[in-house]
Amino acid sequence: LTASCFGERLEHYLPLTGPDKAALARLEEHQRLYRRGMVIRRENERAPEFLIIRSGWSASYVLLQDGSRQILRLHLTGDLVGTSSAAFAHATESLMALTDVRVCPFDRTALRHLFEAHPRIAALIFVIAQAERASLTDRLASLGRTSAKSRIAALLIDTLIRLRLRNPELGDAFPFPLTQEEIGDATGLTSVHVNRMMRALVEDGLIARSNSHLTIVDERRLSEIANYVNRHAAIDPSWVPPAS
Amino acid sequence: LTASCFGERLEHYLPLTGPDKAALARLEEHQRLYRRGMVIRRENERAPEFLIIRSGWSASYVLLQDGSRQILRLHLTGDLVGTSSAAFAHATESLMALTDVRVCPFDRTALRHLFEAHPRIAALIFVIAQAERASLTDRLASLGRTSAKSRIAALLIDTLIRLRLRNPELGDAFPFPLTQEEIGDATGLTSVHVNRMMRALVEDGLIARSNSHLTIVDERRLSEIANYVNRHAAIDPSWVPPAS
DNA sequence: CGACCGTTTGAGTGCGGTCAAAAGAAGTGG
DNA sequence: CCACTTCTTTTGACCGCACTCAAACGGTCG
Repeated sequence: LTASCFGERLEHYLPLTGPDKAALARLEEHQRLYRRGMVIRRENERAPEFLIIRSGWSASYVLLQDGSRQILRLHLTGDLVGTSSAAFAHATESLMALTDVRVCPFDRTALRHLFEAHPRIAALIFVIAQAERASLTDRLASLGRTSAKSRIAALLIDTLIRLRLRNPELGDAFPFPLTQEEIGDATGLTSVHVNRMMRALVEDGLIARSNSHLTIVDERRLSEIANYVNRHAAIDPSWVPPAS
Repeated sequence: LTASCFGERLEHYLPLTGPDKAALARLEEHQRLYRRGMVIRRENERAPEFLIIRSGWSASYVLLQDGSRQILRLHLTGDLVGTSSAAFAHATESLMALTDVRVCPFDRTALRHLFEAHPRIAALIFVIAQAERASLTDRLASLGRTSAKSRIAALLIDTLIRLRLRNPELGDAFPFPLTQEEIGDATGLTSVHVNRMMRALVEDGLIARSNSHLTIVDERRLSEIANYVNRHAAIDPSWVPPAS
């Protein structure tokens, strides 16, 4: 029985019983590997599966008519991705590997089984999905109403906080595999302007960079200019059904 | 027993049985009224309830440090709003009435009951939530990667399509109660620029306006410049548990 | 009729985009 | 190990979309 990466994540919020854990472990029985740069899923392809990220970084994105790309979300270890498969038979967004990644796919019928036999897990998945939704709305406000510098700051801070969720000993430095082009696609900017703003953040003493690692030098000030709110700290799943 | 507005919506996708319908009707037992302009829910307030919009237009939004506002989503009749209450005890977004509205609140414990006793409904709510998520990502791409004119076009088209879901006889004209300031807050623009772009859309023969009604003159061309994809048409909830 | 709110219009500005080129980095194959 | 390609970062000059500020106009409701 493989240990469950996603189950571990859920247990951050609530304890799970044996049968629930076993059901979660079954979701990660199969594993696939993708090399950096590979497309894991393409928009409009049939996509009846959800994916659990077991390791590595990936990003979901859409391509527009004019060829430009919008990165919708960065996905890190333990994330559940492709949740739109719950509503659509064909993918609404593409998914690519930003580093080498291991993913565990599971079918929509497995989700049905969770709703039927493991309401506590189904409810927890709903909780996680709503937390993800809040992240999306934060990003919407970031793109709609803040400056280039703020948007980049928000991306960096949020990434650090999310990495810390899995790895509490993580200090202020972390590997950051995105190119400036990719940062631009995530923040709605051009790579040229991303470059200028990143250098400005360095000059302001807010961050530091070396090879592909990033250090958050002044987390408080960076959070301020990013308008950052740590949603993860406020998650409250107290309403979910008790362990069966 | 009040008829269920939300249940009606769910039946667009899948048939429901008596017990499921009864459970849904119970969600709309209580009703509150809000006048145009009133704040229904304020960010950071305790918010243990979900809301079903029974009639009228409302909008969820966040306010930023500098006083600017980002409208996250327009909510129409039959929408389930405040779903972030599933993950957070305090509201992550505010909600205001754009017209007079009637809303039916129900508690998080009611959701627990659905997950325990009505897995089909719980799963359908998950489906709807994922469809909403797709709408949010569409908006994210719209704000991040398209021009002012596109963003406004996307807002108008999407609104028309959503109104048609409830009212298939709706032609190309509909009441549109948003001020240009509000359109700007939804699209990440200033009201001044919204005005200029709306007039441009009129001049291009794409839309027409009179008092507070809006007519989509050339739906195809407007959809094109909006990069619009009709997600609602593609919803596929075939995986949800069968009626119990 | 006057107050208020929303729309419209104009003039000027600036943030972020575009285009282009050079300098580094990182693979890749001989 | 080096020559070569390719990708990424950096820099500069210029441009234009959308913002700002300001004022006039129009509708609506006391």
